[in-house]
Amino acid sequence: MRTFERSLPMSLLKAREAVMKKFIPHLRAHDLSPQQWRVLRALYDDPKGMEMSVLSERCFLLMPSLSRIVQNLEARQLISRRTADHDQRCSIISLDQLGHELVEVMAPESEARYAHITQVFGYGKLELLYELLDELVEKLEEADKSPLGETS
Amino acid sequence: MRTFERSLPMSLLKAREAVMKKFIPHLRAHDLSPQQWRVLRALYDDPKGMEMSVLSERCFLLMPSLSRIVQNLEARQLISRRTADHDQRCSIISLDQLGHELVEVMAPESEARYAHITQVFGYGKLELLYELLDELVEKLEEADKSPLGETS
DNA sequence: AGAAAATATATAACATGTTAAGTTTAAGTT
DNA sequence: AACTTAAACTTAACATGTTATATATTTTCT
Repeated sequence: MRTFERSLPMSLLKAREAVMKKFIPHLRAHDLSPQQWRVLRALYDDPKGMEMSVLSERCFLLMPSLSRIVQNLEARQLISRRTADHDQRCSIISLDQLGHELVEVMAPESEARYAHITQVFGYGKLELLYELLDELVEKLEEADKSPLGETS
Repeated sequence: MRTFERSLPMSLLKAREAVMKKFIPHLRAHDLSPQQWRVLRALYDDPKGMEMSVLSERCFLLMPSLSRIVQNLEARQLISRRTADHDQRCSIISLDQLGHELVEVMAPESEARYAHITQVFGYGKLELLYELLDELVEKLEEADKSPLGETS
C-alpha cells in the first residue's frame, strides 16, 4: 500500500494551515474568523450586494454555515440584508458602512501578508501553484462526469 | 486591492474538496469520516501502536478532535488503548483485529481512487504539486521564526 | 385557478476545528 | 520529602462543516 505520508488531502490541508497561520492573528485582532473575512471581502467587491446563494458560491461556504455567519455579521452591523423585490425568497446581503470601513482598515495589513508570502515562496512558484491547483480541480470535476474507477 | 478570486487559502481548500470528493463516498459506505480513516491508516502502518500525541501529529489532528475520534473508534472495537508502562499519562493506541481487517478490505478501492487521480492529473504534475506544497510549508515555517511583515 | 414540482433559505443534528481550562501523572527545585 | 512546573490527555464551549429536513415562495403543469 502507498505510504501514508503521501496523502494529497493532507498535503493540501497542511499547506492551507501554514498559509492561514499568516493571516489568523490579524483576523483575530479584529474578531473575525477566516470565513467571516471571506464574506466581508466578497461583499466589498460588489457594493450593490448579492443573494445568499451567490455569496455562498463566491465564499465557497455551504448555506448552513453562511446562514450562521450572516446572522453574526448582521448582529454586529457589519452587513445588512433586505428581501429582493423580484423574489421574496431571496435575501440580498450587502456591506454596511461599518463593514466597509472595517475592510478598508484591514486590507493593507492583509495585502502586506500576501506580499510576504509571495516574496518568501517566489512569485513564479506561486503562480505555478495556482495553475496546478486550478487544473487539478478542473480535471477532477471533468472526471466526475464519467463517474470513477474507469482507469482504462 | 488584490482580486478576491486569487486567494491561496481558498484555492487550496477547493483543491482539497475536489480530491476528497473522490474518496468520501467509499469512506461513507464504511461509515468512516476522512479523519477516522486517517487514524486507522496511521495505526495500520505501525502495528505496535503509538501514543495519542504521536498519532495526533501523524494524522494532523488536534488533540481534542483526536480524543473524540479515538473514543468513537474504540467503541466500535476498531482500535484499543492501553496505558503506557513508562508513563501513566500516556495512552498507547493500536489497531484491533477488526480495524486491521477493515483497512485491508478498504485499501484496494482507496488505492484505485488514488491511481485514478494520478492518471487524470498526470504523474509528473502530481509530483510537482507535492513538491510545491512541501516547499511552501517549509518556507512559511521558516519565515515564522523571523515573525512577519519584514519585506526587506 | 389549483395542485405539484422546484427554488431559496433556514433549522436541526451531529462531527470536526479550535482555544481555553481542568485532571492526572511526571519531572524538577529547594 | 513537599512544592512547583511541566507534560499528556480530557472536557468544555463555541464556530464551522455537512447531510437531512423544514419552510416559504415561485414556477410549472394541467
